[in-house]
Amino acid sequence: MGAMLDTEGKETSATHGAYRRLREMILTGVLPPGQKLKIEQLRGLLDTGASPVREALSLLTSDMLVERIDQRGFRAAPVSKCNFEEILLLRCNLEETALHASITNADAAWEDRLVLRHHHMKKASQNGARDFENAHKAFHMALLDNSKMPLLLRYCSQLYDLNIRYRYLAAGGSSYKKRDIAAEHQQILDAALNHDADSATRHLIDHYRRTGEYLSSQMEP
Amino acid sequence: MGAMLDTEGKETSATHGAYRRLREMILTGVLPPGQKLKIEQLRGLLDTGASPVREALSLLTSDMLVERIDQRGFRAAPVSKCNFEEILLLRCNLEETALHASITNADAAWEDRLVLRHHHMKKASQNGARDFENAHKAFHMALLDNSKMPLLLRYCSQLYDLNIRYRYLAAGGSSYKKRDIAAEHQQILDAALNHDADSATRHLIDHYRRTGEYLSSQMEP
DNA sequence: ATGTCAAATAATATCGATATTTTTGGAGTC
DNA sequence: GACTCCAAAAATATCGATATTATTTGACAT
Repeated sequence: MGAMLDTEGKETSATHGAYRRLREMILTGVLPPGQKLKIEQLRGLLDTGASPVREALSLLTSDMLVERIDQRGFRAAPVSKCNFEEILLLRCNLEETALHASITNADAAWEDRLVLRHHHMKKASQNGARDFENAHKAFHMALLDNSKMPLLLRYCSQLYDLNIRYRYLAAGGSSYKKRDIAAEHQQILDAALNHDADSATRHLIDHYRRTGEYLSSQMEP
Repeated sequence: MGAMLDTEGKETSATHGAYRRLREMILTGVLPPGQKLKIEQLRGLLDTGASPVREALSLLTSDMLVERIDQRGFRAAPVSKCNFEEILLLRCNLEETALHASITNADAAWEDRLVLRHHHMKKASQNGARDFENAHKAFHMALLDNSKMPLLLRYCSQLYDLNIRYRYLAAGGSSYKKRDIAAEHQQILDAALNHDADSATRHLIDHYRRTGEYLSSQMEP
C-alpha cells in the first residue's frame, strides 16, 4: 500500500514535506523552543511514517533548529538572548561580505531581479504575513545572491531563518508596525542600484541592528 | 537480533558511527568527489542497516560533504577551484572574527588550553598523519573557542573540514613538507598569548593564504 | 543504422515490526 | 521520611521487507 494519496501533488517526497512543515512549525513557534519532539507524536501530526520524520529532524539539526540529545531523541532548539545576539552579529558580518561582492559583480540582470523582488515584496505587504515573509526573504537573498558564493549564501539563509524565528517568538510574526521598514528597504535598493557598496551595506546593517535592538528589548535578560 | 557485537564499545550509535566513518572516507578522498553513494553499497561497506546509512548521509548533507539529488539518492560533494577559493575566503573572514573575540575574552584557563593543544600537536607530528590532523584541528579550534560563539565555531569547524579535504585530494594528506609550518604555528600562539589580536589574526590569515596558494597552484583551472 | 517506447532491472524511499535504551513508578530498606 | 533498587512502561534506534521511482535494456518501427 502506501499509495500516492495527495491530490495536490506538491510534495516531492514525504521526507521533504515533513522537513518543510516541521521547519515552519518551529520557525513560527508552533513548536516552542526546547520542546521535546517525539517521533510518534510528529508521526501522527504529519500523517507519515517514522522514517521521514527522523530524516527531517536530522536535516533540521543541521539548520540548528533542532537539537539531538544523546540517545534520547530530539527537541526544538532552545533560544536565548545570547544566541540572538550572536546571530545578529554573524548576519551583519556575512551579509556585509556578500552584499559587497554582489555589487562588485553587478550587472543589468541582477538589477532587474532586485527591482522585481522589491516590487513583489511591496505588493505582498498587502497580503498576509506569510506572503510578506517569503517575499521579504526573497528580496534580501536577491541582494546577496550576485556574490556567486554558494556557501556564504547558505549561511546567510540559515541565519536569516534563525533570526526570523525570534521575530515570531517576540511579536507573533510582525514587529514591523513601529518603524518605516519600507523606507529602509528603499534606501538599500537605491544604493545597490547605484553600485554604492558602502552606502548599501551601511543601510543594510542599520536595518538589522534596528530590528535587533527592538527584539532584544523585548526579551528577558 | 541486531545485538551489540562491537568489542570496542566506542561507537554510541550505529548512525553516529556510520556518520564518522563516511565523513572520514569523504574527507580523505577514499570516496572521491562526485561519486555516487549507493545505500546498498555503503550498507555492505559499513556493515550496518539502511536506516543508519541514510541518516548519516542526511547529516553529511548539511556539512556540505554530500549532495542529495532529487529522488535519485546521494553523492559525494564535487570539488572545484572556485569552491576552494570561497572556502578560503570565508575561513579568513570568520576565523578573524572568532580569534579577535577569543583574545578579547582571554583568561588564564584559555591560555593553558592553548599551550596544551600546541604541545600535543607538536608531539603528534612524530606520529602518523591521522594523529597530526586531529591535533592540528584541535589547536586551531582552541584558538577560536574562547570567542564563546557556538554558531561561529560551528561554521569554522565545517569550513576547516571542507578545506582539509582539498589538502588530502591535492597531496595525499600532507602538503606540509615544503614550508615551516611549525614556525607559523608558534607565531600565532605567541601573539595569542600576548593578547595581540592584530598580530595573531595576521599570522593566522597568512598561514591560511600560504597553504591556499600552494593548493590552488596544484589544481587545474 | 537510429530513435522511440515498453518491459525488466536496479536503486531509492517508506513502512511496519523488533530490539535497545531511557524514563517512570513503586516496593523495600535505612 | 528520604533514598536506593528493581520492574514496568514508554520512547528511540534499528532492522527487514515492500512499494515507488529512476535507469537500463532490448525490441520494434522508421
